[in-house]
Amino acid sequence: MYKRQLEDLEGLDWPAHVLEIQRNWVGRSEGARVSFGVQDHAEASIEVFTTRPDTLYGATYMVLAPEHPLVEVITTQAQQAEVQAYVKQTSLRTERDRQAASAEGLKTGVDTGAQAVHPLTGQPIGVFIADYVLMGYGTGAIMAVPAHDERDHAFAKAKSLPIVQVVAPLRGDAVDVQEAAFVGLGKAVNSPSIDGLPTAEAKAKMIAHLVERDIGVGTINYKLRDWLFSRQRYWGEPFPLAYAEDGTVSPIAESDLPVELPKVPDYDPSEDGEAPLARAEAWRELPGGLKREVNTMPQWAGSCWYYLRFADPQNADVPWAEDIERYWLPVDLYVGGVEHAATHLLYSRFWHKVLFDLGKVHTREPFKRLFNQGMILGATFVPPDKRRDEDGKKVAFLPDQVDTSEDAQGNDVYTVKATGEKVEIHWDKMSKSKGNVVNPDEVVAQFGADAIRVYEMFMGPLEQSAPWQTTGLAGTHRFLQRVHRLVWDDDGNVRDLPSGEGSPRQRKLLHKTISEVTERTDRMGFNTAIASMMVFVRDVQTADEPIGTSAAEQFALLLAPYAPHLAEEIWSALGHAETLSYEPWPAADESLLVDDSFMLVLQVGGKRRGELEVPKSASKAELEALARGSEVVQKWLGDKEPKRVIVVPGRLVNFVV
RNA sequence: GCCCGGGUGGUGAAACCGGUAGACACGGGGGACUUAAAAUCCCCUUCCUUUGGAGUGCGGGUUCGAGUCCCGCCCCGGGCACCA
Repeated sequence: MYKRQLEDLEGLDWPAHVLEIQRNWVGRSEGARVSFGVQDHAEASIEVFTTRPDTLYGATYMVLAPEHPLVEVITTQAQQAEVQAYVKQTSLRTERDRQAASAEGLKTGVDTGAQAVHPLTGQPIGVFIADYVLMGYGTGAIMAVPAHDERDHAFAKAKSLPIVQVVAPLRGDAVDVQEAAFVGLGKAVNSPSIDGLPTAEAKAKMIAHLVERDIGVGTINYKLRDWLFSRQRYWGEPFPLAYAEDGTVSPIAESDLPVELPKVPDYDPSEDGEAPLARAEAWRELPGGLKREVNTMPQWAGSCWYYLRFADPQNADVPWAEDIERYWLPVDLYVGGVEHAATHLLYSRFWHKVLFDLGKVHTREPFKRLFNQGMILGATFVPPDKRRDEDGKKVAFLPDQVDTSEDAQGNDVYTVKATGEKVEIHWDKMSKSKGNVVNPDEVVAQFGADAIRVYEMFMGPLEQSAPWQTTGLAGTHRFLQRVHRLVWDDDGNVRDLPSGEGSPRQRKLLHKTISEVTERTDRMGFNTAIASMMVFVRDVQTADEPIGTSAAEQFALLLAPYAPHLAEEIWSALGHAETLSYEPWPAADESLLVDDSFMLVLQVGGKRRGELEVPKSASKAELEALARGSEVVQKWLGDKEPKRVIVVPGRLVNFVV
């Protein structure tokens, strides 16, 4: 499953960095598993995972995670107390604590007193426990090679353990592994069976050797991020589970499903700290002394498969019908934020694969194409010294506390109204705690839902984060008002518009606009699609030729995805009783898209010196002749003969001098 | 530390396959209309020492021609991180 989780990423049309994040999380690593015996415990063996089997001869001690089951078994009498204390201490520290301390290179741990047996040399080596080894990864135990691993090196230094070099650089100076670990690739040394081999070959030969002697095996290790599937809050699907007095768990009978959320007096945790559902006491009690589980599922319980239910939302018998799944799935385009790259998207893919194996869905992957839209950023203003207040919070001001002006160079300058202090503008993800949020309800009330929608699409490429600027919104609002005035007069009456697509000039522009908006919408270049509509509107309005009815209809259809309310209003004003939603998308008349002339750029010596309107049908030779004859070229070329002439039809002529 | 993005006017940005850098907007300046204002409309708006020159983070390179391609840096944003 892990393997497929990784391999199936290949065929997906997803942003590269999301694929990268997923690969990180699946965390494939190649290496070997090796068994170490333990002295005086013939029954026990310590399994380790290593990506560097070639360094096996350099293993001078071993480390178990404090939670490792063998810790109890092998710890010697003399070390019992110390080991137990350490295990207890780590269990009390939070994950965050453990990682923060380690980030500073601090390595703690204690000796179990036990001796492991090196599988190749037969030498005894010490066994420690330390919290830098994680129970959740690999086997929860490592062979420590302090000469070639920084973490092991730090630990060995702290505990004065031997450091033995088994890899040397291929070229360059010798390294001193007593000083610092050498983690790079090189050639094996001090390793009888593989001496002199470069790392890659040394690994392969060592694995073969381990297999032969039956003490290890080559393996590939994966991990899947552990995501807690239980929450102590009200809003979430209840688990269909019940507990008996003795703690045994049983499922709720299928006939009693689904388990619905009960009414509770309030949504806070119960007095004795149990989840909110514990407050629904009557609901909790079941016949036979059984008690319901009161934790609920997390949000992602639903997000892992909601796209399937969305295909068949009214079905009361099954989650989704097979033929409907076959018709709608997989999801063609999934627009969502990058914040879901590691968790939601990893787990919904995982569930989908389980469903695929069960034959419940017909594709291996749920989302064919993924698109990450950017965030809208909000402004805060910070003093240049980035000072903090008494509570240690960064000092920041909000837009309404700040004046904007321009300096002599035209750069924006921000000053705090109350104090006159100069501050710098800072764009961040909008968040309540920062206070840099914009309330969409207020914006909608002032400018309308269409204006905010168009503005958000106009701000820049969809995948890019962009700063929220209310003045920019006013601009799109003005655009929509201009559109409105094409169809209604100042008194709010629908204009008496001529039929058809307007003058030949207007008609040509209309079809150019249809073509551009279609192409740009298609490749999600929404900001440029809007720009193209702006050009159309400005031109029609400036030319003072009223827009033709048919042109207005087609324009309304183009506008509909961007400003649906206004588009429907126009559609209705033009005499349609039904919504435009079921109308076909307008088609551009290709014959109107071609011009019979174009502006030829004239270059001399690679520099643009002028332009010339020329017929589109002109041949290369004709273009050169036309360019050569032009005044600008005459002037810049003088009596020199160009070394070469580059003619790019439809674009330019360049005289190389 | 490793891995991804990204640096273009005062601001958000555009530029398809290497072919007019700055479309479309915001802001600013000027004008028209108005008793006046708002609204609306029009013009100008990269910079400079202007017969012209420079310019897409910096330094090189390839090319007739580079925002776009190549090499080396700098800066910003994001992700991951005792993963053995």
